[in-house]
Amino acid sequence: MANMSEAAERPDQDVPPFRYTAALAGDVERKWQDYWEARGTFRAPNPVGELSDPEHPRAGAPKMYVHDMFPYPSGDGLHVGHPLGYIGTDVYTRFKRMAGFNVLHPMGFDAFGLPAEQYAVQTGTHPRITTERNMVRFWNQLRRLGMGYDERRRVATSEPEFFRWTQWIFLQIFNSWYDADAGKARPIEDLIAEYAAGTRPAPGDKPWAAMDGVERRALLDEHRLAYVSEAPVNWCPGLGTVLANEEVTPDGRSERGNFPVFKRRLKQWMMRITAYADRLVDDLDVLDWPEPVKLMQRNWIGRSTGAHVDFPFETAAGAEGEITVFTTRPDTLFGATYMVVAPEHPIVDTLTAAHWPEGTHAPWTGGHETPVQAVAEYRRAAARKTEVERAAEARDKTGVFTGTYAVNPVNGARVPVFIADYVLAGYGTGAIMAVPGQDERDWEFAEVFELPIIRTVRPADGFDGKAYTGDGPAINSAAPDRGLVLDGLGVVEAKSTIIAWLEERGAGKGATTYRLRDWLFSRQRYWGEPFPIVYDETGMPVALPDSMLPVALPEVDDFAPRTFDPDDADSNPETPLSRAREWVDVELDLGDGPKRYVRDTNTMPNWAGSCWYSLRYLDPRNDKQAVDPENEAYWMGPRHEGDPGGVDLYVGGVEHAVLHLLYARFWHKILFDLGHVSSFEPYRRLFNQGYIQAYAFRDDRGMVVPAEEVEDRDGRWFYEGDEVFREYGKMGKSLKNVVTPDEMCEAYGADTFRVYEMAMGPLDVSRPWETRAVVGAQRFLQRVWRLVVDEETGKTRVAEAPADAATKRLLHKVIDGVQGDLDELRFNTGVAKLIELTNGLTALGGPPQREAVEPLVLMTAPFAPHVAEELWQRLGHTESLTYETFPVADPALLVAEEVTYPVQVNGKVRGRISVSADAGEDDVRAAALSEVADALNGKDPKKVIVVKGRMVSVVV
RNA sequence: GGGGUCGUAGCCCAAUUGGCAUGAGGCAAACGGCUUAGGACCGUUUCAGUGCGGGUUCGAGUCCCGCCGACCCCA
Repeated sequence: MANMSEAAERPDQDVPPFRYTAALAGDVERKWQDYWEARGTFRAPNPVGELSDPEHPRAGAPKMYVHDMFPYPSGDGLHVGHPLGYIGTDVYTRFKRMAGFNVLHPMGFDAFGLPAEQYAVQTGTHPRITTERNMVRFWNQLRRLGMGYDERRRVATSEPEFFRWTQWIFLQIFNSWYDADAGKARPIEDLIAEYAAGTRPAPGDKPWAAMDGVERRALLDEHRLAYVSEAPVNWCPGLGTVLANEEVTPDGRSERGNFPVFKRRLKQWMMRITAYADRLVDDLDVLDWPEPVKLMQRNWIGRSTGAHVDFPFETAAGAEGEITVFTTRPDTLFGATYMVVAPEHPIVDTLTAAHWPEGTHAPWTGGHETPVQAVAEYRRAAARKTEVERAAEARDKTGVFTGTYAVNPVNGARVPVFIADYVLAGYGTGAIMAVPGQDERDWEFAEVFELPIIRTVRPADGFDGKAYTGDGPAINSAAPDRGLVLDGLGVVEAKSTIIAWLEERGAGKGATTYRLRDWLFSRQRYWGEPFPIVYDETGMPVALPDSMLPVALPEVDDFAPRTFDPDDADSNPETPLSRAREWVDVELDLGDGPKRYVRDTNTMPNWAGSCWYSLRYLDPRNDKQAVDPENEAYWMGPRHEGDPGGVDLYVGGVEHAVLHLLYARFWHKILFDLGHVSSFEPYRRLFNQGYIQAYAFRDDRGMVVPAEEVEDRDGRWFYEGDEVFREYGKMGKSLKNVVTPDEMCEAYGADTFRVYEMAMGPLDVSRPWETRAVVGAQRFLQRVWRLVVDEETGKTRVAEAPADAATKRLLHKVIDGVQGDLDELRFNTGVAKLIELTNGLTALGGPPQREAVEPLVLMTAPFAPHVAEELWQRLGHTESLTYETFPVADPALLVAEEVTYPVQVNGKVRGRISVSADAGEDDVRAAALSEVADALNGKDPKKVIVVKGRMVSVVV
């Protein structure tokens, strides 16, 4: 303690007056931030509209569109982990600007969201107030880091000017249908026209012409890409809202709040993303994305090919029908020894017999007197579990027999039909044929219920497991009297043979299914986009015309949806908007004269705005269109045939690998189909930045102690004298390990902070934060500063004489390397090379040559823009270096005069030779052999390998 | 359980994609210089043979196989 106060009392009296300290860095940084803002330095010109500017130095230049995943402006502000990607894109775009591109680098806010609403519920403060306050704070934090954003393009999804177009896009989707023949979305008017003209017959018995208005609307509503559905959804009483599948955890609880989630049939908005499943899978191939992300999307969509097969049945009561199943293994049909239908399947009522058939196996009954009782009891139990619980508990096989048998179409065998909760109503057809011989879950079920098991694929030699899922020749799979023999065929051949047979017999059909479901698009919340939809007396949705957009949120007293006992599965959603009665009940003239309507009281999910914000950045002030097509074509349009177009570089965390990126691709494709955009993918190139995490410390009671005050003593840690224990995790209040960029700017300066974050490792790798290592970045900038500025006098010290040959060589090697590193986002190695050059110039002693130090300053600029601008100015330049040309390496100086070859004998380095760079291979070989003559010991080399410019390898 | 990513000095990371680990760079540590002193100065030094075991190759941190460990996605 004594030392600390002593240090505090003694100012840095001997620090030279013009040293690059945190205080000086702060002055420089404020100066240049003001300069950039006053001049609009980072504004990028559009081809047309309000933001066009033919005078701009980059107008008409090749374009480069880069942005980060925009943040939700939380009340906690930024910690040092957040800006990692932001700094990365800022470095990259500053470099690209210097390399001659017209660079668009915007930033905005994903401003609708739950925290502001929850805060509003607690305090009564309107979410808009909190959100705006937080956005100002975020923006100031980003400004302090020197981000080169085009500030005119800052958007927030919660602003009416923005969500007016979110609503417009919703209406585009609502007013479209997917034409499966054309493979694309088309306006609903086209469908109406085709029905009216009779070129497309209306499905069902009734012709279009015979339908009344309500029937026609009902038919059209079934085809819209956004539709209201009464489907099983995830109802979370504790939150008072429904949730998307993705927002439910594996143990069947809400991701937010950890409340139980129940399957309920409720009326909700859905988006027909399944119509795009194939294109969403196929187009991944043309994207420059990390493979793991592509794989996650493929798995999420889960395309599988197989067949639908119909199993006819007749119940004891005389009802006849068919149970349709989907299977990826139609080749195993001969091994289908029983069937399972999901407990909720509507056909269960028909299938359930009044009495157990003669001789029913006791375990099948569940101990009940009748199938009716058994089924009712089983259904009750299943309804209490979530879908995810059911899948998770599926290892304990349960189920009951319905009392009905179906007929296997390939061999006429009678197969018992069960209900069991390992089959989910929403998956496939909600019914399966069970093939225990080739399916593990079916095998387990068959063991529990003592059902027959027939192998129809011969297992590989040495296989001693139960179900065999591998490839092999078909066995026990022949019905010659029916013209079907699969025996001996491999899985693939057997599949195509049986599908052909099924189709010919009308007993089934080849089919492709998807794991992907339609997207549940409504939430019972306040702080989100209202739907531009009203309902008339029919209860059917009516789109509002463009002229009535935006539909603004009503002012309400209570922002919370009504919540319920978290376990009350029978409760019903009651939305915050539904309580604003005067807003909900409106009189509008929608073309039929003034009529009463009821507004939709849901709001859109948080993903809506982020589905298309990349487009709005392009034309943020356009009040006629979401984006002018000309601006979209310039910034995002395809560059050649087959090119998807899209943002040139999109940087964000891998946690958005599926949801956000899948939804955004889906919306973008709809807009493409409808002709609103020229790109068919939103993000041409995706990059996942890593996370910066931090150590946290707990004492022996398990209490978290402030990480900042922990002392490191030889690998053990102490807090107030007591040993504490280290763990590693996200930065956050609860772990008391938050470090903010503001603290770093205060203690070191923004440039130092930027350089440190870029230098500490590759952008895509997660790493621990270490404040004490930041000083290394500061020392580097201090040395660069000292090269140009005399620390005692503040005068610029630079020599005009030419640099010596070695310095030139080093300089151009570094230029070449840094250029490549920046192009490939290898910022860590780029910084290392700049440090190498700086150390080289420092070691020369006296003032550095201008021809060496100016390129150094320019190359440092993307990383540390403020200090670079300051040095550039002190070197005598009057303009910002933002649009200076990035240094270009002289190829002549990249070629070494001499090359040193290591010489290996049998893989071990035995000597080195130095030859001129243009020496021929024979000369190198001769020199190498004489160098290692001793090691060869007179033996003749069996083989000599000369790798030009690399090494020589001798084999004896 | 299935799929994926990754293991290099005390720590963060390089290694031209199969070609020299006398490690590019940084932190920490130690020593020296300047200094009354200190270090956010200058310089020097110490520290690994690449998680483990096989294989392919003239040559493996890099490719293949099997383990161990960490993280992510899906169950």
